[in-house]
Amino acid sequence: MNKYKGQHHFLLAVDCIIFGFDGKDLKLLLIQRGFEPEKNKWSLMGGFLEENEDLDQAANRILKKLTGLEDIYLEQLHAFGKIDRDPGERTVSVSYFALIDIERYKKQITPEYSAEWFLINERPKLIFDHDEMVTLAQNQLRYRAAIQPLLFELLPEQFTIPQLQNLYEGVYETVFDKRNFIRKLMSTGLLIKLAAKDKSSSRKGAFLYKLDKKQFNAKLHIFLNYINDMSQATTGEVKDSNASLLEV
Amino acid sequence: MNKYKGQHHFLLAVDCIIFGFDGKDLKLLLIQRGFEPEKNKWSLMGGFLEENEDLDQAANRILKKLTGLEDIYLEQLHAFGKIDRDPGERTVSVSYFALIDIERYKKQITPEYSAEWFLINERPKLIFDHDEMVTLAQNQLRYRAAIQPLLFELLPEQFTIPQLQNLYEGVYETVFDKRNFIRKLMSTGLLIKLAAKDKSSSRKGAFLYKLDKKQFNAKLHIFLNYINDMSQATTGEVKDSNASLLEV
DNA sequence: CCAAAAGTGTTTATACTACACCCATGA
DNA sequence: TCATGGGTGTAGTATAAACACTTTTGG
Repeated sequence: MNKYKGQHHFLLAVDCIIFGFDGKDLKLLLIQRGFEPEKNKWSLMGGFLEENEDLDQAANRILKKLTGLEDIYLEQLHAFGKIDRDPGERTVSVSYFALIDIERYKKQITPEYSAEWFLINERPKLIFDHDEMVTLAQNQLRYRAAIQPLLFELLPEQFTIPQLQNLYEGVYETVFDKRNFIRKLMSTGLLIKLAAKDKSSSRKGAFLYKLDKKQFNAKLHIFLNYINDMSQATTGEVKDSNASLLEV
Repeated sequence: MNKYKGQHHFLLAVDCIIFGFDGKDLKLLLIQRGFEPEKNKWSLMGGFLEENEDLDQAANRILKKLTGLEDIYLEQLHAFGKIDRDPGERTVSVSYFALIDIERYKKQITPEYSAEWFLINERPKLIFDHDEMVTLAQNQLRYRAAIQPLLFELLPEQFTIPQLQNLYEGVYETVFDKRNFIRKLMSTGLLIKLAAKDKSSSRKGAFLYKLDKKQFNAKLHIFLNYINDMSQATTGEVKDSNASLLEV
């Protein structure tokens, strides 16, 4: 069982970029690191891969340790392997991003890590290469959310259109025309309008919607246009009036 | 420099999915594994991460060992960490995909690995989880090529439109209308038509084109529509006549 | 002169964008 | 009654899709 003689072995870490949405803003869950080096500095939640688990299991274990929850959306992002990325010891880190509905999980987050939700653009500086991980995760989230209805993972079972729009606007750091937004969302056939209204954020109240799970699983629709807005959000450039194709 | 006591250390491998194009077909470069376990079986080119290099360096080193070349397009794909994926010893593998113009590099590929180019759908069964890696790389290539003009990495400096179309059709395993194809490609502003013709594949000859490097670097265009064809290629499903959005 | 591949335009349908006013409610 | 946020429709523009014939040239 040890046929590869003489090869160097490495520490392997798993770090989680945990995105959350509270109905208004897209946020990031950070912890204060409890051990040296960089003790008490803000950091992504992470941990070392153990001998008897695979990478996905490790990411789930780490997320559960912090949030107490098991069924969170998790997706592998990237392996970070720079030699000096961790001054404690050379460590290769495989990062994952997670999507959480903040309200639902509010109470379950363990106090022992001094975890806090931050607005992404107002987060403290993070240790090691964790800021790089967050930036990559943001891009990946925009990228994936343009192709799959991923962002529903950040919402409660029932949600309003304004909440959904807040979420998309937070992810792409832009604003959408609400008439065009709802038209596009409705055209996916993924949303079911409910009779009930949510009155927590306006006097009139906004109708609640839920996902059509069958549709969601069978045919995952794309929100292609938002890629365009995504590019504007990231680069700030204006679209070439001639070419319709995206400049990245 | 060793502050993380008591943690398990792992073997780390890097495996490369090497795509190539010869003007006609999209291919995959495979080797016959030279050591146990699974000696002489077909495999992706790979190697172990060394103590003094980061992941990207390792991927480049491994690629150079096989092809003799340094400036190949390489992109990290995914970390594979299943416990039993390598029966020799537990190994976490970080996979990369590479893009090569087969003609250009034909002679430089080292003979010592018994490397061979295979049509992707006619490749032999690969060891470990390498088939899974190839499938993922194919999807990622389709995905990325729909957003960035990535596939030019597979072509020589000068190429014809029919070659380019062959390439796209190979990647997406579909056929495109050549009038619509060239119109879209031209609208990106990335292509410069040359005076010369390539007569190697027809009597009439096809005009050669090259990339406008300035445009290529400044504003990388999207080929969004081909995402649609990509979905048809992978799922075989027919588009919903009502919704324009992509079903994945 | 003919086979084989290259090259070229138009029409129709669909999707996207921009844009402004009324509604319902609780305080 | 009024301030706040929720909800709705249309017209113009741009993009995508479908479609078939002519050109060139070496053998």
